[in-house]
Amino acid sequence: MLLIAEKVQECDATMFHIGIKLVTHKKIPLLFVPSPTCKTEQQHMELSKNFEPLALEHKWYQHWLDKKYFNSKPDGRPAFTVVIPPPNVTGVLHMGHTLNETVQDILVRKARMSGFNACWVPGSDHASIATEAKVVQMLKEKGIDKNSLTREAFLKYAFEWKEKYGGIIYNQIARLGCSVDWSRTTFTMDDHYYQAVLKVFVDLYGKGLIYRGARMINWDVAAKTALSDEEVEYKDLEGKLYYLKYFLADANGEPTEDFISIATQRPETIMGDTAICVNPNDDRYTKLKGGYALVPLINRKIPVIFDEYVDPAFGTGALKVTPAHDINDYNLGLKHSLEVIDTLNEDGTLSAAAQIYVGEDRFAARKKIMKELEEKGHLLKEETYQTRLGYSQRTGVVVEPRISTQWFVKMKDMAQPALDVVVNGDINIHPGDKFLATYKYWLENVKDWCISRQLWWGQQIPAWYDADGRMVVAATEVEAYEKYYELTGQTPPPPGEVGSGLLQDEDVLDTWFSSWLWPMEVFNGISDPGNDDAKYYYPGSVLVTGQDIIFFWVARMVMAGMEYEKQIPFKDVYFTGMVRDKQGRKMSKSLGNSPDLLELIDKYGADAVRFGIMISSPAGNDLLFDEGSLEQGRNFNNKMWNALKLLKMWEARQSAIGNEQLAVPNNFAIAWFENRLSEVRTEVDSLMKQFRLSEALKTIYSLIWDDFCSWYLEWVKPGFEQPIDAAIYKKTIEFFTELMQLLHPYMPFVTEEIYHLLEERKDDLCVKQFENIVDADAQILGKATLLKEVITGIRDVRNKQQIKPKEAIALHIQSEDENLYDDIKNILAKQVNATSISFTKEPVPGTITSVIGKDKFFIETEQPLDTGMQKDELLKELHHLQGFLVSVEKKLGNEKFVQNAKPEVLALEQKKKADAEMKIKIIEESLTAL
RNA sequence: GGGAGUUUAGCUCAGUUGGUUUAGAGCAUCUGCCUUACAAGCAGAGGGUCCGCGGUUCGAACCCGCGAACUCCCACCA
Repeated sequence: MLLIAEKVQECDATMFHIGIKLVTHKKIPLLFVPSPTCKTEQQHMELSKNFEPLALEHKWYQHWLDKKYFNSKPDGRPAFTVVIPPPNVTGVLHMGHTLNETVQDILVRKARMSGFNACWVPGSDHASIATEAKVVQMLKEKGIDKNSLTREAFLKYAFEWKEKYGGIIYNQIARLGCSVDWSRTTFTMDDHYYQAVLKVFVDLYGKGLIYRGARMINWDVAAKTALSDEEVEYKDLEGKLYYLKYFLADANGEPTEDFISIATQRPETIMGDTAICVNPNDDRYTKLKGGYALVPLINRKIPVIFDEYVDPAFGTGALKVTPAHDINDYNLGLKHSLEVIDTLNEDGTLSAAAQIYVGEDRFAARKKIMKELEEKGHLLKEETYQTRLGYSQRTGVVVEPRISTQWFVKMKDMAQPALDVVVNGDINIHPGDKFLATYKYWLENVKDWCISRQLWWGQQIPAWYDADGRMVVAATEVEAYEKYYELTGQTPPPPGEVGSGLLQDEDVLDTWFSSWLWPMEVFNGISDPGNDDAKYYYPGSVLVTGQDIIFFWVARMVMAGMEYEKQIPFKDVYFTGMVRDKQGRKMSKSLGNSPDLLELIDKYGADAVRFGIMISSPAGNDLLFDEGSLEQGRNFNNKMWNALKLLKMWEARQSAIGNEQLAVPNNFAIAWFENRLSEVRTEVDSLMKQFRLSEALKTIYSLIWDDFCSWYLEWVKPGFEQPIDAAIYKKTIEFFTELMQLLHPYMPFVTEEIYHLLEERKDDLCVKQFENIVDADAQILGKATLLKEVITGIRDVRNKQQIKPKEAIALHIQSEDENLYDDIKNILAKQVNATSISFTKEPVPGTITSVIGKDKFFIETEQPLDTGMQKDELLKELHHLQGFLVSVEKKLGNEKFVQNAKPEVLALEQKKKADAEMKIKIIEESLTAL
């Protein structure tokens, strides 16, 4: 006890930080010394009152690393490959990650213990937008404006930032006990990874799958920068809808008396109008075919076009088309070859193209334009209108939609194979088909993927332009010049000299354009195709991730895998749910409801955290995080710890200690537990194969707590200060060992510790291979169930009759099969505190009667009987049985049921009836006797 | 607006092609226990209009229809 307590004192969180930080450098100093196989220390150590996780978590993690158990190299065994969904390099692990990593570790550890060469690759994602935003913020706090820096200077800051904060997540992964191969740690901006991303870009461009096109982006007029969708916050508010008269033009372009009315929220954009669009099926407008209208205030002539895109029921059924300021309008413009007139400057003021109010702010201009429209008789009416406006998260200004040139990946051809492999079952999505529909829907309706981002942190797009806008795409600058000279027919400069005149695209690639290569490139599968690792480890076994990135990431990894390896990237996909707080709210920083993982581990221990998050985590469903379940995990640790203490007490108190083989006495407890263990192992295996990890854990939890601790240990427990049979003791150690092995994937630390404390061992539980499962004997299991029912039933009677636990009873059994009790009599007597058990052919007067199964039990006590209460109990039971019997008889009396039901169902109902009738008879007899 | 999902005990969830004793577990609750491994424990117990209505069926928590509530994703429209 002292030993452990002392070590806990000196083992604070900082120490772990230091220890694990060095992990990323692939060399870990041994900070915590006790050798796990040091027998003398452990054997003579008094075990602490409660389980103390902190010190030994570090000890064992260090030990596993020292033994290189997590390091994987290709060998003759089958591979079990898992690639971690790389967390953002700047972040900390939130509870969602904790769930993901725990699930992966359980699968990986289980595989490692089942004959697989398990390889779990850790890493992190450069997360372009999220990280750049953080670095910009950090610089701002230092008083540095990003716009004042060169690209190179900014990237230097960004890499410094990454070095400083990137290790945090690795530490957290280690503290959770994750069995990742640290020597394979990969970052999505590692050199080889960067090259791989460019290689794929160049390749897809060459195949015609990457193109440049227009896209509406969110423009921040204050910061003069593009925003990602994530950086736009929408607010619902009341807007105004203005109904304007657009006068129609005659053949000479002169205004007529006729007009068409148009509804708009943004009158300041009318100068960018290049058409009026109406639905071809809208009778009101058919006469306008081939006609023209005039843009108010500037009187520019624009055509009336017809397109089914327009909803005749909305507004006036006529739409002004402003291709520069609305993506739908832009597409209409493309379709109908309309001119694009951009009437706004980068800073949100009106541009020269607007002709009027040039240089004025968009909102000031709106007011003036409305005034002028009203004065000139263009305003028909105003309407309030519920609308949503986007605001910049960074500057708070209203976001301006803006057309810009971006890079796109054509998705349609790549989507088909990715759809096929999931539909035909090559890739299995868990749980069930819940997400299959979503996956299918998205791929069937897939849109081209915009992969350029107006940022600096990320892989810079490998496209080069000359002053005339001519472009080449190449992985390196040198290659770019080669291609350029080839393209233009210019003479290349002499060897050794770089050309000039080309500028690289300023933008970087979307983060997902690097992460979609993750399952391949962590093994250098793109940068060095066909290498030994890639051949051995690809395709992976399982991908564990959140359902929220099914499109962003999962579907695209499948596409990339099919494109570059002609193979699926993983065989199974397991989607975890979202972690919410107790009230069902999303965990977020602003709500402050996201707990700190390291604090939780410090408070409860890593095993308890893993337990807590898994026990309430049905596959694919959201998980309501409640610290109560961590407490349950901590209590579970304690329970096992105390069972260990009990065994340590027995260890010193063995009788008949022989050296060699010990004959196990004919002991029902042992026979039962052996079979129970087989039964549960089969069950757990099947559950885990179906990825029902939460249920498997519940099953193991109940096996250990209920079956092993509450039943088995009590059954074999010797009397006070009595010795235990050495053979039974040995068997019990074996059982406990097997239980620890079964639980190890879920709770690695406590199980490894107990494994070594139970006996002196040369090996470690972490890599101990599971034995084959033998079939369980159903008869023994059935008998144990009966025994438990009898014990519980008699204890219930004792409780209800308020017989004190210490007060012994005498038990009389009336049974048609007395032999049944031969090998369980002693256990029964001990468990219900009976001094004697005898058999009887008829009711014993002056006793309490209880009917359990087919047998009657007469409980004899020294205490006076409460016959009234006993009668009530029996009547209650009788009532229930009679009700039940009625329902069964009703069923059996139904001719159609008898005709249609399957024979086994019919037989079952008949058995139910017979059983109920017999029990009723027994109870009625007992009542008479009272 | 389009799509997907959820609804079973106070809470979180199981319930596997419709029939295994008039619905199961964990947590919480209640009762009794300071029983020499464990009070972070032990022994028991109580607790349900299976969201509502209708239908199919001999039989429905499960299948079908209508409705309600909640959640998520996608698209956002003059």
